Amino acid sequence: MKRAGKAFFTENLLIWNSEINTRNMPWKGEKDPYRIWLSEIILQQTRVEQGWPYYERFIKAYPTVNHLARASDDEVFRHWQGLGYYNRCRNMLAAARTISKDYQGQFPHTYESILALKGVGAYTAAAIASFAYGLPHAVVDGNVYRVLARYFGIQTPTDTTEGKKEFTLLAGELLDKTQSAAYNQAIMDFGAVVCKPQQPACSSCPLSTQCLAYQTGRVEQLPLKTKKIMIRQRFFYYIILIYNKQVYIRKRKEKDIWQNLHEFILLEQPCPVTQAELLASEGYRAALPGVSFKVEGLSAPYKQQLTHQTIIAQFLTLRGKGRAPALEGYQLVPQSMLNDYAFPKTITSYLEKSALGLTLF
DNA sequence: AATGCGGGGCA
DNA sequence: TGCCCAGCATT
Repeated sequence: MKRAGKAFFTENLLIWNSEINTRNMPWKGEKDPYRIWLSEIILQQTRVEQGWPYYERFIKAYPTVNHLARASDDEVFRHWQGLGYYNRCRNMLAAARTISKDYQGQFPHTYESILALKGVGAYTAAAIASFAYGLPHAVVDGNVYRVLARYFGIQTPTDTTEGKKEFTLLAGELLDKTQSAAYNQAIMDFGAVVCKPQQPACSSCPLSTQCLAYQTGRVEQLPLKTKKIMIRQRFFYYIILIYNKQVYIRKRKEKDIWQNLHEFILLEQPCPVTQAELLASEGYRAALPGVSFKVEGLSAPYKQQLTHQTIIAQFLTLRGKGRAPALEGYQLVPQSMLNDYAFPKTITSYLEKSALGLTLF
């Protein structure tokens, strides 16, 4: 691929990194592949500021990959609670156990063997390979797409097969193979600090004289993306059925959002319904056949915006009468034990706001 | 090639 | 509100 200014780009990016870049993060300069891997998993599609405290907590709770591999699923999910994209947590655990068993706790040393780990894709494998072992693999993440699309004026959408191929090839050509760790760290820091998504610091950018987007007034338009996602609305009605300071919960197993997190008795409806309609619904009769109770109240709607759907949740508190029935798929747990289970943000928000554990029991 | 998967921060 | 974030797995 013939493009102007490649040598200028790499040279001046590295100068910026050594002379101007002051960005600091707990995992920066880290050589322990376990710690690098952990940070990269946490940071997938996640802002540094959001992932930072999670990283600190995970390192403290699990100092080595063997500690993590030995931990129970539920305990690790509790540490992950609130971070989102929960399959990352499941894959992370699977990878930790692979490393602990198949590799005797020694992190794999080649790009291909790192890439084979669960939850590790091209980006994460390149990051670990370069940061931990100095291997010559260029990272391609959201920062890299943005920096390269602007500097080289590339109009190929980044969310296409062609785009991924084109940007990956270019990134590999730009990499300084004698210092791949420094180069990879530099381009991501540069994208985060200078060539930001909004309000990039072009006036102080050392690459602006050769930046095609800057020179042609297209900085705000690049990089390009094609797909626009359809956002679906879902209406969740959670029944909080209480018997003597105990409440029914279950772990979400189905292939859907919040897999492996816990929830109360869920009645999902295709459209908004009133309390009376809910109690007369078919879903209610199926979930709670013949249960006798007193209605405590229906909460206000809790709205949560996910990437592909909007969850509108309401919580209906019922105080059961008589003996607590066994409900298929649900377990009855004391209110005081709720902190031992991982819940989605919508539910923890409700629990905090309603002070369920303080007043209702 | 297209889709699904969280949660938070920002203009 | 819409966009983006140290992406990946699945279909």
